[in-house]
Amino acid sequence: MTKPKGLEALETADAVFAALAHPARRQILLSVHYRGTANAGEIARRFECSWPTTSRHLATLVTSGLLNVSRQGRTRVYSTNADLLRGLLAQWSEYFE
Amino acid sequence: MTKPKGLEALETADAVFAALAHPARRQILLSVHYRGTANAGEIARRFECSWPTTSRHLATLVTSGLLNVSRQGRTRVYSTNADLLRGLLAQWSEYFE
DNA sequence: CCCTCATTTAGCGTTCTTGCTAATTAACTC
DNA sequence: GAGTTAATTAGCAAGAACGCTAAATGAGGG
Repeated sequence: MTKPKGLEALETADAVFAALAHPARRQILLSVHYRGTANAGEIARRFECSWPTTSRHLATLVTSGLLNVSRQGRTRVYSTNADLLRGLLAQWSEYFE
Repeated sequence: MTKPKGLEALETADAVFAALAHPARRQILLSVHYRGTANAGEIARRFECSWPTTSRHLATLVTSGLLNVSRQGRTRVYSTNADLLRGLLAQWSEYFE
């Protein structure tokens, strides 16, 4: 990690904005953040679309950096990377303040 | 406009997030905001992609509410609707504060 | 009017996204 | 190991997004 924080944010902004573009992913993100943590099954059951579809949304969110995931036995526990989102929101708030 | 401000924001969030998903549109948005106002030609010349492509990005931004447009003779003048974006950013900042 | 300049609309091919079902991997339990 | 549960990966069809070029619109100037 030799790059400055701001530059990194710019580079990841693309993935983050793309991840936020889908309503289901925003809902998942808010849901996980509200609950603190959640495993894939809890999330999948809560949403209308099929489990694999939810699974892909989760993968997109993880790739973007908005979600962290860790394996606990055969379940995977997701939590939000609130700092990343807060950073991006703060950056854009500055642009438009 | 009988709806409360918050509800409206939720309804338009979809279009706004979708509009922000494309890097060219984010760049256009920042560019217009930085300049204050800009007409389509100024914007199109500044970007690599073709004028019609830029024109469609502009239309997307206008539809989302992020850009305002007004005709001045044969040019169209764009400006940012900073309030809309600020409102959405503030809303999401609250969610993740 | 005709010409030009500013911009959009039409139309098309390519690529990306999203949804599904079916098959697969991985871990725990007996 | 056989079975069960958790979750992903594979593969495909439908639709949307994005880029382009060419054609159309619309306003202003001679």
